[in-house]
Amino acid sequence: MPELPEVEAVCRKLRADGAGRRIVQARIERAGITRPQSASWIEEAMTGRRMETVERRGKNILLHLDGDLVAHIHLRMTGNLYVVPDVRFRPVAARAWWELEGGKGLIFEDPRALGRVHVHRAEALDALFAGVGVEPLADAFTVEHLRARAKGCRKPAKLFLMDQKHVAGLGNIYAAEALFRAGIHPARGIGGISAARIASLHAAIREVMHEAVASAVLAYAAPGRFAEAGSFDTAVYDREGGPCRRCGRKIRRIPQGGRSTYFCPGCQR
DNA sequence: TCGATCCTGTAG
DNA sequence: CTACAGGATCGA
Repeated sequence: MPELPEVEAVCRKLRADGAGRRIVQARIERAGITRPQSASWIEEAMTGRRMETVERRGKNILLHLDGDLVAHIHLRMTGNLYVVPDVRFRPVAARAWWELEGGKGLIFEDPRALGRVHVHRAEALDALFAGVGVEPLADAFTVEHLRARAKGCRKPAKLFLMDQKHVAGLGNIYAAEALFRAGIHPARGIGGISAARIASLHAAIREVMHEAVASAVLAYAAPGRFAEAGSFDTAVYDREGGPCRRCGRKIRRIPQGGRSTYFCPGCQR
């Protein structure tokens, strides 16, 4: 499910209907999601704590608890984190859940169970996230910053964008969409791209992220059959064989880093 | 830098 | 049945 925009939407929803409550009971249903930490230790550490604030760093969700503890949750491919009105009614794929004061439940739902739940001391956070790059929607993400990171880097453009240490939060969909808008072939080395094109890539990343956050927030606010109304309209992702909306040529799919990359061979060079 | 790995579900 | 899935990490 989640790249930065979806994780941002999840966080906003959590703040609206979950944060600020005390955790009465914590339960990890699938021990693997806490590795290498012990599931029972996490249950004990979180029980009785109050959730004070919800923070997002890239695709990482941080639940700041009292007692200087932080729950770190990563949704990976199929995770979701949300509040339900009654903790007794949980989905089958609830890999972890927390009973909140008043009877509501915080649910970590993840069919593939690839997501992660960890607990850290607050003072360990900066070291833990030292390798996470700049937020694409923050002021610190400038054209110069992107140029500096790209300079001398031989990675293919798409893999560069998906590497969380350069820019935090892009994933398979939005990296492909940003490259399409900037007219850059995903396999080109990022370091060999002109300064002018890096500037348009920067603009494209911000555009895509802004639009996607708006869509995701809408989709998460009004779930159900109206979720479609808030979904991001992709130009290339998952459109193999379809016509490019700009030049009409067929969208292609190539493997990169073990994933599928979609692009237009006419518009992206 | 590639491939395997972690997992389960779904589409073809 | 195989291929693939909005992620990240690890070892060869």
